[in-house]
Amino acid sequence: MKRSVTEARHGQADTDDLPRTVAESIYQRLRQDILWGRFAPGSPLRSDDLRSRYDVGISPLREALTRLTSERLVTSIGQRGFRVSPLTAYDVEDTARTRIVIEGEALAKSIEHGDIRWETAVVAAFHALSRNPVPKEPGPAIAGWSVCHRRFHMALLSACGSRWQIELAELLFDQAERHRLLRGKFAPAERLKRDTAREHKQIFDAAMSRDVKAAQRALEKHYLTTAKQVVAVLARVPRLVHKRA
Amino acid sequence: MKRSVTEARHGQADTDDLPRTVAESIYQRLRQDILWGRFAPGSPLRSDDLRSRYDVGISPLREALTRLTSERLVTSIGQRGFRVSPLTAYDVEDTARTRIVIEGEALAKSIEHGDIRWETAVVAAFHALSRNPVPKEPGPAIAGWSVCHRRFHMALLSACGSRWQIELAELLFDQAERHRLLRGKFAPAERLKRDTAREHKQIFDAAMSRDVKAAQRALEKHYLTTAKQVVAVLARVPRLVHKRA
DNA sequence: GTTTGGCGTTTTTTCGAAAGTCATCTATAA
DNA sequence: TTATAGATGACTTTCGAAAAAACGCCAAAC
Repeated sequence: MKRSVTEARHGQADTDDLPRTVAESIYQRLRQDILWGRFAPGSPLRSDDLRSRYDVGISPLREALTRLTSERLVTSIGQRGFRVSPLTAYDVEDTARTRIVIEGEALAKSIEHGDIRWETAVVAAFHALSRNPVPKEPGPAIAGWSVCHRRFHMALLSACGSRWQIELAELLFDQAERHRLLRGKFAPAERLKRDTAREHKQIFDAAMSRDVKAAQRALEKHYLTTAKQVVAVLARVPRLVHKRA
Repeated sequence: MKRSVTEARHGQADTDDLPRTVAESIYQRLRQDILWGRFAPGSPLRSDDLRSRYDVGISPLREALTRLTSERLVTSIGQRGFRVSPLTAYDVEDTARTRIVIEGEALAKSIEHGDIRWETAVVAAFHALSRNPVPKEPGPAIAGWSVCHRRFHMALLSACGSRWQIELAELLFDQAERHRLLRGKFAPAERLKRDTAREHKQIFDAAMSRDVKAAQRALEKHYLTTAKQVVAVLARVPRLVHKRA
């Protein structure tokens, strides 16, 4: 089930994916910067700016941008370059809906087929997440939590037996991560109105007691609540939904 | 709902996506050639070979390959170049399973929410598909049928309201297309053992009579049957699952 | 007043060469 | 014989500049 160090597909950075090429590392940095909102949604990504910002040539830059375009974090228009994908309330809601479909199924299969190793991995991931305080605002501090958060959600699905479903879940996780982080950046207070840890515990408990329906319900609620909050922030911060930065 | 001509995302070629850049057109050609099995699964894609084959420079070539890698039609290993993704029975089955999850849900939503325009589009697509004979073997002749086939399946989902689900369905459709075409290439007889037109009609009828469960069942059976046939061919033609070509 | 057509400027896209990496083969030493 | 080190060749990746396309501005025409 594990991927070797060398056979690093485009897919996702698992644990040990140290970048072997400039294109790879620039891809990760650019992606991080978009996810964390260092470029606003809709802002243009001009090659010369990026070239001096990251101190690389054009070729690996374009390669990174092309990859990000496939992941829909970046939008490209024929001879008119790249920009950070704009963000609409519809995108946020649609992402949540689609995650619920895919992860709902994958979670069910995981709960049905998961063995002791799976349980152990989920317990470990949940523990790490619980001990990691939810940070108040974006920045380097959030990186640690983000990793734990991702690991927890992915651990839940890891026994589903479907590689495609896992990869699509990862793809959508990143979309949602951008949404979350923009909420955090523009409305840090919003986050506090909510007990994320409790929501995670509900999912965890249901999964561990092998209650498929309850786990799906808890997961669905978790995602819909986040989406609702993000949409509310979007409505209050209109510049997020427009083009220029 | 419609995308304008200029705002051509990476996503998919809808109707009018005429290539504006070399990278775009090389992407489409390369993709076609992989889908149609002109490069065997696992065979290396060397830049110089491709450069002379398609008569383009390296930059647009790499861009196309990078895109195809994101779509998992191509696999890349850092510093060791690109190759056509190998194909395993697991991939074929997993693709089918995942399609069933995503399209099952999208089809249900389409049937629930689809209005007259949706019905009309589905009827039109089904008619076009019915009038197009299923070709005996791959080659230019199959292109027309493939387009109709794709249009029909996508029309079914078009009223689901979820852009993500539609795009993921398209992504997986192309995976399955590669599987189908390899079956056709190595075991043309297999295709004849089966009444594809009848399967499509069953899906169509169920959808038009707004019977969600029946439509889902028919769709599921359609995909599983194809997958089973492809897996059988894979077992009989072992060179398809290995690396070199 | 609105549209049309030049014409620099800015930006993207593409090219071919240079630099870098990996795999293989051979020579040498243990 | 087996293992190690170095050299060779094939191929990938990266760079910077040239080519191509879009943009913005301003004047002329309708």
